[in-house]
Amino acid sequence: MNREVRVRFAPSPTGPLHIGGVRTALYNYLFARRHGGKMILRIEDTDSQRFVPGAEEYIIESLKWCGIEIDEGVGVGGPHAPYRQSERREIYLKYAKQLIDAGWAYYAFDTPEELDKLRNEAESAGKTFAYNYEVREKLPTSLVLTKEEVEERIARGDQWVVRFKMPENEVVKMDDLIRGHVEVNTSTLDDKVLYKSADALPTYHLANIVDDHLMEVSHVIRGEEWLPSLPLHYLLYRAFGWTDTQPEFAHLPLLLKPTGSGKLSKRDGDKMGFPVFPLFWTSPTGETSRGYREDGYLAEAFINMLSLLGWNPGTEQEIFSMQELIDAFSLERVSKAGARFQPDKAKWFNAQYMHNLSDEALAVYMQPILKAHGIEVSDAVAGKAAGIMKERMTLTTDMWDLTSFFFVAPTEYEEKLAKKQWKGENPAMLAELRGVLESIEDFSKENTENIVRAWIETKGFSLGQVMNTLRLALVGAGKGPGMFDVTEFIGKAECLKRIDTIIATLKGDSIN
RNA sequence: GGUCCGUUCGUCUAUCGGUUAGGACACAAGAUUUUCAUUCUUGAAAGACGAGUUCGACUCUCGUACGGACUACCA
Repeated sequence: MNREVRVRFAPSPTGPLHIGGVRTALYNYLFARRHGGKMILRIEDTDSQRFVPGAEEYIIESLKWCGIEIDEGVGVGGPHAPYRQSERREIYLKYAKQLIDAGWAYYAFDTPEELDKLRNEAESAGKTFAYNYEVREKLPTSLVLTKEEVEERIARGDQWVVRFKMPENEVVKMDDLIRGHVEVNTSTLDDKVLYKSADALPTYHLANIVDDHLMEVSHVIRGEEWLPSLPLHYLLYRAFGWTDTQPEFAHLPLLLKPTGSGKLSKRDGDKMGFPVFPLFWTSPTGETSRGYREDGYLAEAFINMLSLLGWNPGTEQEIFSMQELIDAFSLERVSKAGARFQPDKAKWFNAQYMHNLSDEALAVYMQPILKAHGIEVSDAVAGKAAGIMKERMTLTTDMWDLTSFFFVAPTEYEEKLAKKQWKGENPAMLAELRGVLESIEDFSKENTENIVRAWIETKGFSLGQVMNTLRLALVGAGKGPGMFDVTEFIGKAECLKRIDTIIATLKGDSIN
């Protein structure tokens, strides 16, 4: 069967999008683009209890930042609109009833409280309660009540749910694009709720199958946590008579904690100092979570890093643009085992991308930082400063520390360096160097360097002695690029001024 | 507990029966250097365990152990 590739990313707006979710979205997107298909964004807000205001907007902004484009869905519309399940609520009841009529589902009238009680009883008896073939005919369901009783209960406003009538002792044979063939006996499964009258909404299982069918989804690429419900989903397709257009499934390995056991959570990030969300987030209760974007990561690096967590191209290439990822991606090369998230590697990827940025691109990140420090310069100047220092950058948040001396004269001198350099003949030497610098017409990096080096040679100073003393004067600390990058950038007047300042501040004498 | 999935250096991974088991991050040493970095070179570092199939197994099968997910009127 050769049909159009249509995939969907279907998050639930219960909070900020976790990086595991971003990776799922990414793989869906790569797969869609690789096969010339469509990427759908569907919002699965069928749990009115857990709905969080702002989460949907957050998801959309996150995908946009990541460069994951949506072809169809919430925010962009499309032929199967609406794409928000809460706006499709009237669709689902019809399908639930269709299943009941066909004998694949039934009404159940027990309350959540009654079920909790049954669970507790079973637990204290050392057993696990399962709502399945063994108990469904002992409970108030349409399987045992008469048609009149059922209608009467519904009419008088009793709460009810529709449950799937899981067949007994049947082996469901499934195929997963990543995991291969999987078989499960239905007797180990329970009768899942498909629809709840309390809020007139379907549960995930029903909504998911109905919408994937209606939206003509060809491939379901989702997290491994869904593998246990795959048999139910297979059975639902069969119950609806949709097996011929049933999508193919691919269950992605989970993202695990950097250390210890379990899947990656927000707590891990807080504890170990890395974000687990793409963007900064403030919950309605005021709780905040850091994000990759605000922590100084480039979207391209973030995506590159995520792409390789659970997938690899089979070559030794590690740096990939989005287009290269699209060209190289295949589900066959997704690994089966969960991948531990590695914060260090995320930083390494970001550093690689920072090192390769042009001055123009750097200026884009640099300007807001400069403005925040009250500095107004052209993009060219901002880009040049960042460009000189980019080899040392890991995150965009490093930029100010690395370049501030280009824009601001030192107000104090690092003690360790001052102690080491501001002694002996150095203060006098610097005063003499000031004269040399003052006499230079062409203050370009190369020319200044030639002249100063020649002077050093004739005077018999050591290069380190002169340069480090000059560094103390111009930068104030043991950091920065080559000194002639600094002299050229800040210019002659500023150089002389900073030398005058240090001589006036630390006095012309040595301080040891 | 039950069901399902998984298991190669500390971590991410390559290997699709025959390799000195390769790469990357992190780590260590060295080189370069006017500071700090960058960069380069080198090093240490792995097939969970036990059976079987086979001339030959990291690779196939089974078992064990360990890890994970699921087990809601949540997704």
